[in-house]
Amino acid sequence: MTDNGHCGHGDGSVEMQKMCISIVPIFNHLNPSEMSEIIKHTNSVSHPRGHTIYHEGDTSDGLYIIHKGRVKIYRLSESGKEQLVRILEPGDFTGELSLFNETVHDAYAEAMGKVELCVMNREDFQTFLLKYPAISLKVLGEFSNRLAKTEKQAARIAMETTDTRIAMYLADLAEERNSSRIKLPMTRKDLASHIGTSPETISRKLAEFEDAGWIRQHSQREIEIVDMDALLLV
Amino acid sequence: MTDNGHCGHGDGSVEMQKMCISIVPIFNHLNPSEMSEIIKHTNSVSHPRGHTIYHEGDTSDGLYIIHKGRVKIYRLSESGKEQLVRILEPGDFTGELSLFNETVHDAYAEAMGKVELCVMNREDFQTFLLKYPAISLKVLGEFSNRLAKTEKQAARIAMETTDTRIAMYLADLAEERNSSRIKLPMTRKDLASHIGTSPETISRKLAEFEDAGWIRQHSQREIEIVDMDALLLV
DNA sequence: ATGAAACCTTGACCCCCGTCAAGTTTTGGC
DNA sequence: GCCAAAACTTGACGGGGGTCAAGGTTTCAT
Repeated sequence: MTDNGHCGHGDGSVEMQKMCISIVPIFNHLNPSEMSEIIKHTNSVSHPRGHTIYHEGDTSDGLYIIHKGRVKIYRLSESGKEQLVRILEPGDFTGELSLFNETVHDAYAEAMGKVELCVMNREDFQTFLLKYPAISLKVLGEFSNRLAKTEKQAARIAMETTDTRIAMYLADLAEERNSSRIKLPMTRKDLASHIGTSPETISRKLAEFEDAGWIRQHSQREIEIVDMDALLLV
Repeated sequence: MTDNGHCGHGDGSVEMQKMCISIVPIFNHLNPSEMSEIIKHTNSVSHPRGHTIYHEGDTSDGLYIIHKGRVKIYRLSESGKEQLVRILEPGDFTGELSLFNETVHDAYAEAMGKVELCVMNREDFQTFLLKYPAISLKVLGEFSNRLAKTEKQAARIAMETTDTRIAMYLADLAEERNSSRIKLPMTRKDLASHIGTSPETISRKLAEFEDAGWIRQHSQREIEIVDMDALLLV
C-alpha cells in the first residue's frame, strides 16, 4: 500500500462526491438515483503536491477518479529511467489496469499539485459494471481511445526523428486546445521522457524551430505556433 | 471497404464457427445455448497470404476473431514507415478500436499466411455486450492487458538502448513460450519495426550476443538463450 | 520576501546506429 | 524440386542526438 504521509480521508461531503461522479464521462450518463447509489460507494481523498498516490507493485485499491488537480502517471524502465505515460486531469480516471487483471500496478501515480480524488473499490466497481452494462461500454470506449493513443505514441517514438516527434507533440497540443498559442503542461524533463529524448535536445530543437520562424517562445512554457505547415514538414 | 480479391465467404459450416467461438476467451465462458446464439451472428471468412483484411481509413466492419493462421497488425507512421504493432494468433481478436469509437481503423491487418476468421458485425457485438455483461468484463480484461503491454513497449522504445530492447524481446519471448530455445515469429524487418530499430542492427546485435556467448543462433529464426542473466544485463 | 532547489539553456564531445551497398542464404509458389 | 523474390549478413560511412558540464532563470516553501 501507498505510504500515506497525510492525505485527507473522509473530508468528502456528499456534495463533493456528487460533483466528482457527475463530471466523469463513464458515470454522468446515469440517472440521479443510480448516481446516488454509486456516490454511496465512493470515498474522497486528497493528496499534497508530490505525493505518490500509488506505487508500482501496489495491489489495486480500486478506481481513482480525479476531481481537482492533476496527476502524473509514469513508469520506471527496467534500467531505472522514468517515463511519463500521461497526465490526468479532472474527470479522468486511473487504477484500471490492475482492476481487471488482479495484478499489481505497473506504474506510479503522483500528485502534480494538490489533488482531490474519489476512490471506489474494486469489488464495488465490478458490481456496478455488471449491474449497469452501459458503464462497461463507456469504459470500453475510454480504453480503446487510450489504446489507440498509446499505440500511436509507440509508433512515433519507434519510427520518427526527434524533430518530428517534438513538432507533432506541439501540433497535437494545439489541436487539442484549439489554439495556436499553447502552454506546455509539464517540464522539459517530463516532456523529454514522454517523447523519448533528452531535455537538452528539447531546448535545442525548440530554439531551432524559433530560428526557422515556425514558433515563438513567449516564455519557457508558452509557445505560439506561427507556421504549422512548415512545422509538420519536420 | 477492403478490396477483397478472393476471400472465401460463407464457406463456414456451423461446425467451424462453433469452434471459432469456443476457442475465444471472451466467449468461451458462456453456456452452450448462449454460444449458439452468438454463432448465428458470425460469418466465416478466409484470406490468402499477404491479403489485407482491413485498411487504415476503412470504417469498421465489426469484430474479427482469428480461427486459423496469423494476422499482422501494423500502422504507417506519419512519414510513411511501417511499424508492426502486434501479431494475432488463433483466439485473438481485432477490429475493436473502431468498434467503440465510431472512428475509422487507424491500422492495417494483413494475413501472414492463409487465415480463417469469424466476423461479427458491430451492432450485434454491442448488443451481446449489453445482454451478457460478463463478456464486457472479459473484453475489458483483454483491453487492459493490451494497454499495459503497449505502454510497456512504448516506455522501452523511449528509454532503453537498442541492445536492451533486443535482449528484452528475446527474454519476453522465452518466458512466454517457457523455453530458452525460441523461434522468432517474424522477419528481421518486422522485428526491427516493432522494437524501433533497423534489420541490419538486429543482425549485428544478435551476432554480438552470440560472440559474447549469451545466445546461439541455430538458424535464422531459431535462437537458443544460453545465458539469460548476462543477456539482461545488456 | 528570500534563498535553496529545481529547471532551463548552451557548448563541446563523440559514439551509437541508421543508411547505402553488395554478396549470400532462405523462402515459397509453380 | 526450381528459380525468382524476399530475407539476411557484413562492411563502410556519417550525422543525429545523448551525455557531461557550467552558468543563468524560475519556482516554491518558509
